[in-house]
Amino acid sequence: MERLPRAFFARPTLAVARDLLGQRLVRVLDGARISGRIVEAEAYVGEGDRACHARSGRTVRNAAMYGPPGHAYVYLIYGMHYCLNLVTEEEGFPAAVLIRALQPLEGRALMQAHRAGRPEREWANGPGKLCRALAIDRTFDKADLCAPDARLFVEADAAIPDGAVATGPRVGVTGDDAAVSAPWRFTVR
DNA sequence: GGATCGATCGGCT
DNA sequence: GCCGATCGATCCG
Repeated sequence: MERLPRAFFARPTLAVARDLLGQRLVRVLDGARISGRIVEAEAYVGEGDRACHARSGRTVRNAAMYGPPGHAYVYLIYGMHYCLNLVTEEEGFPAAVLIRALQPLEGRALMQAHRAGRPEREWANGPGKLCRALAIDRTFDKADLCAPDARLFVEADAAIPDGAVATGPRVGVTGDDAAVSAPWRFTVR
């Protein structure tokens, strides 16, 4: 399968988030592939987006979002979970897609081991869970998904027809202004 | 320098 | 359904 090129990420974030559905997120760990189909993603777009980590400008933590597209932005949340984002749009404009859920494909034994005895449907059905399942941590922050030797990247897989895509407000985002409650969450039905 | 709290998860009631 | 874990970036004084 073909790896998604940087040009795929260098587009409007909403389009990237929607088009990531059905694609395959691949983690190479000690030569083995662990992968899953992306089935849920959310867009975070620019300093004007009240829910975006870049809402207060550039900081050490969110620097990756200001970098070139096709890189990872990984951060620690609640002191114990990592969340994986894929940086979009042109360099200098802070935007990214949060990967919220995967359907397990390859490397299932490794995923299961990383998820300690939990049932398969709970291996990667949340942003913190999928990072554990794929062994993604802070060291992947700013990693280039388009580098030839990348250990984390996205491969073109199944295209999801519009009829199978659902949208809604982003999870865990509070506030009543229209921009914050915009339907920037994309899921596969 | 210190208090606050988050794009979450899992265990317990 | 609710709540505690756990920590570092951010913000305020």
